[in-house]
Amino acid sequence: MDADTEQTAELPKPRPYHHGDLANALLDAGEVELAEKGIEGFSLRGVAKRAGVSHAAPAHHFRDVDGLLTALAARGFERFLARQEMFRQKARREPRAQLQALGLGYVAFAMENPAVFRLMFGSTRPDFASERLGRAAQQAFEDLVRHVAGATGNPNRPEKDRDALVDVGAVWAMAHGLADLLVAGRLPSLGGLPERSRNQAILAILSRSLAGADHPPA
Amino acid sequence: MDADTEQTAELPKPRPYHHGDLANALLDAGEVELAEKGIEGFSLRGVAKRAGVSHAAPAHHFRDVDGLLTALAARGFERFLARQEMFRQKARREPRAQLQALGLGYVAFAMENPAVFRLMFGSTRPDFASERLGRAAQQAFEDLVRHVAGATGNPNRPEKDRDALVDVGAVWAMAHGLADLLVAGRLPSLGGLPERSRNQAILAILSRSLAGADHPPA
DNA sequence: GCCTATGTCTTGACATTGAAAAGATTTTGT
DNA sequence: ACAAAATCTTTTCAATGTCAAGACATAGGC
Repeated sequence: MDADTEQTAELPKPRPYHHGDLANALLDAGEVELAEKGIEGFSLRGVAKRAGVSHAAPAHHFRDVDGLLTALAARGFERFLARQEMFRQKARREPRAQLQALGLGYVAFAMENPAVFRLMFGSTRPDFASERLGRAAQQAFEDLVRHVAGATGNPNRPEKDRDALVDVGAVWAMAHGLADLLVAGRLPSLGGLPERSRNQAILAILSRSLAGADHPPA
Repeated sequence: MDADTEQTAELPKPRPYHHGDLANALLDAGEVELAEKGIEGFSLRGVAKRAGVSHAAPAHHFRDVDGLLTALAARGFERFLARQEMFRQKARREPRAQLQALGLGYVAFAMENPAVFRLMFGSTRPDFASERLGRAAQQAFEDLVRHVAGATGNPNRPEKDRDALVDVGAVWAMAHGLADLLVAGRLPSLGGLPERSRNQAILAILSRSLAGADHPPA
């Protein structure tokens, strides 16, 4: 018939012995597993089964479970950065609007990817000393520092300047706390709002993190 | 001699077949296990071993691991409330100072009990429908709502009033975000500060969560 | 074009863990 | 004193993460 080999005619995926790109397939499967079972129920064997390989296959690409979780967290931070970038592009180029967009992206990403968000910020398992994860997480922090500096006009780094530390800490804490509480379902009267009015409320909350930000700049 | 039974003189703990108060002993052991291994490494058998009982004993007092974790989270919330109460008693009775104390207690508790804090706010395993946990968590929320209302002068509930929702959300998000980031070690330039200046910075950050709070009331 | 070396994946095994079942021991209620 | 219930132990089982050994496939040297 139309089969190129004699016996694999009806099998949808004869799956050659070598998968081709198992590493990425495992990451995809891992995201699904994470979304369905959460971090607590995450199982390496489950991921392998989803990817259609044996339970020991992942070890050749990621050392162990924590290795896979580290890679998943890295991917998470990369998507996190991209999502924030999207929000920034839709916003006005004025510094304060850019910072608000960063915060909105922070919260939106968390609500869209609750399990990954918890892996990124609420778990001790990912190894932040890892190349890829460390770099992505660092860049997210640098983005934040830069946009806070732009909005406040204070160019100093938070490690050196007390005011900058308070600014960065306040902006980050507000966005992160809001995201974490929403993901945990601890603010149902906010999380249950229709998207439009919810975003309004989120913006109103976020804008409190900057001193004097309640008075719009013009 | 002084032994009330004939054979138990030299044995430090002959441990009668019935422990007496195993439930609380397991909670104590569970807190140690939690502090040492974290949620991710928490093991029911480990707790049983710490308490000196067989690995199946806990099941008679707490259904399963999640049952024990639920009880630990409940205990956590009760200590959380007590810690906040301590901070409030040391503060001025003026509403805004009381709210600040609540926030300081929030952050202090988190830093003093990182693993329990993560169990309380960052895990899906505790069952908040449980009597004891649900009540304690609810009371923490009510305390927050009440003190925010006192500080803003708006007596409406956040479920009904948009302004109240923004106020409660902002105050909670700021305290929670700060606590969570500090526990995760994500703000080393703040967490590494000596206690005195650290608390100053924390207060400066927390006070941004209320509109117009940067201008001290007198 | 073979043929080894390396990388990729599978199978099998083992230790650890949570949970269930059944038995042993103690306390409680009558 | 006796039965019932509560407490705890031992045994067993399934699921999981990890390791070791082997099967298979691809690549590079000759």
